[in-house]
Amino acid sequence: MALAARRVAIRLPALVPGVPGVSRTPGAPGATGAEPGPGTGPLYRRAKRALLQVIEHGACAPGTALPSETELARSLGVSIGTVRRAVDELVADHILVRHQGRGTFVATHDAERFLFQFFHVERADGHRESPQVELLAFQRQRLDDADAAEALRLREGEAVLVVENRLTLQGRPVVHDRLVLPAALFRGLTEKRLAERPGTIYQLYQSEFAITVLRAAERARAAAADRSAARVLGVPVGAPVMQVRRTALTFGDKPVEYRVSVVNTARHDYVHVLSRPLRGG
Amino acid sequence: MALAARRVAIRLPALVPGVPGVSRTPGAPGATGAEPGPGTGPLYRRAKRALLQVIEHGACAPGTALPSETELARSLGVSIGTVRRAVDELVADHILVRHQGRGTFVATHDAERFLFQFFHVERADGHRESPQVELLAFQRQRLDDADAAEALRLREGEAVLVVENRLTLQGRPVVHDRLVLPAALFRGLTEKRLAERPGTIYQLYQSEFAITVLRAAERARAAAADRSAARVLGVPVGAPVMQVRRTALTFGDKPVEYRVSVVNTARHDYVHVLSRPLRGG
DNA sequence: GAGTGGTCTAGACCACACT
DNA sequence: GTGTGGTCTAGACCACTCC
Repeated sequence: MALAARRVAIRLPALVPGVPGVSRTPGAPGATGAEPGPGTGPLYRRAKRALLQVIEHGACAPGTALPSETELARSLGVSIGTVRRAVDELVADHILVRHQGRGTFVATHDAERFLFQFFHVERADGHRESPQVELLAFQRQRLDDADAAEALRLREGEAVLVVENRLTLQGRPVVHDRLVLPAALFRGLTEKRLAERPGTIYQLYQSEFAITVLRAAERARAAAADRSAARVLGVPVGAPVMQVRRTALTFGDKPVEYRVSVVNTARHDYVHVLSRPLRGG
Repeated sequence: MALAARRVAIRLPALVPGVPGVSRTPGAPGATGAEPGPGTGPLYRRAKRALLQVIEHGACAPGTALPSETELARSLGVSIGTVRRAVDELVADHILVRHQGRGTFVATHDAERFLFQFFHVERADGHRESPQVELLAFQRQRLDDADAAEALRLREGEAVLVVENRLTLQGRPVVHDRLVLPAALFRGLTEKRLAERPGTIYQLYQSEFAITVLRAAERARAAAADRSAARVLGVPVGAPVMQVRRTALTFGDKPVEYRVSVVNTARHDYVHVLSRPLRGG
């Protein structure tokens, strides 16, 4: 956590022009499944959208502190309770982090978040740790993978970057990753920068390319290890392995990464918790 | 949804004996990781625990309506905002469901919840549907599986019920389930009742045995189909299949079911969404 | 001590559902 | 119409962090 977490001045539009508590505009009654327009719905949702736009468009970089809730309430022209509700949701969405007595901060991709939210391989006995990452390949090429094209909403032939990593846990190779990235979003990414990055790759996306991965969808299946996977993971060709295809999304559910992971589950498991533990139960 | 959703009278202890807003008992300052005691922590957490106890101990069966929030506030001796916050968390935990204009209800295991929260197999093209279930075996036996014993916190040799199901999607066998249930929790469960149940098995647990599955933890790996799985799923022996081990938990994180699912992922995927979509984003 | 988020209150009005 | 949950307000006090 940066010590000099400066508090930025952001410009926010007042949501309620005149007297507060009057201009209620309910969501469209003939409800389509679509998102509500910018000037509709509950006030706290409009406040949330206003904050999201500021965060998303970079006026307020990851790690920086937001104005205090009192200040936000003043500049948005709503009560502090409404601001708190908007911030509550943004915290639940992992977009903001609150620290009592210090302030509210735009969330960053640190190692803990990576392990907690995006890395789901752990030893069969439940031991969890961050993997060692080894860059195996990096190249710029034309997209020729129909699955990747669909996931990234690109056409085949468009420029992409392809990254191959090997992840090891306690010296054992466990995962082979193949990432496909839209070249347009990652201009200037080089093999050197990838290899020398200090933290996780999602930290790199965020700090160097202003891309914050908010969530991801994964589809898993069992497969037989092909020659390449067998070589990288040190298993026999044909051994059963798990194949996980992930599409990572940023603001507006825009896809920014398509990844195929091949996992050697001989000594490790892919874990999945359905719902969180009860808080204070 | 039952039409005659009667509203039950529940007895709730007043959380604040005297004048409201005074008796603040902060959580233990030398914070252990343990849960706070019943009379500690924020008021809304104490209200939540009070409601949980009522729900958990059956005073208020699934599907019934809680007293109105105004009433709860009165009987708990707290303000309505505090009640709302407690209920907010219970709704987030899938323990209560709110319906505007109708009331707040104890959540039930319906088909939709099952599909949404506990069934994660879908066709490769993304099509989702409820599986057809076929009961293959049912027997009472002594526990002889070390993994199941650990998951259920039982000793080997204790009485358990073992259920085997085959799940088919559009006529194709896709999943082979083997469930291990502590016999002590499911007294009176017979093959007939299992086979003739109308809904999902979690609905049966809830309606017949007052056991509500709140969450589950799953560990997946790839494996080669053994003879039994191959026969049930119609795949060659040795074909790669996914093996998913699930421990289902009820209140207090008490394990109530251990299940090993073998999934034929030739035409279907096991899906996993990391974080929910942004609401109103 | 000043400033921040965390909790709690008391009341108002709105949208919705049932009757 | 009556009663429910949904939203919003205005202000109070507490706990925590940093200076």
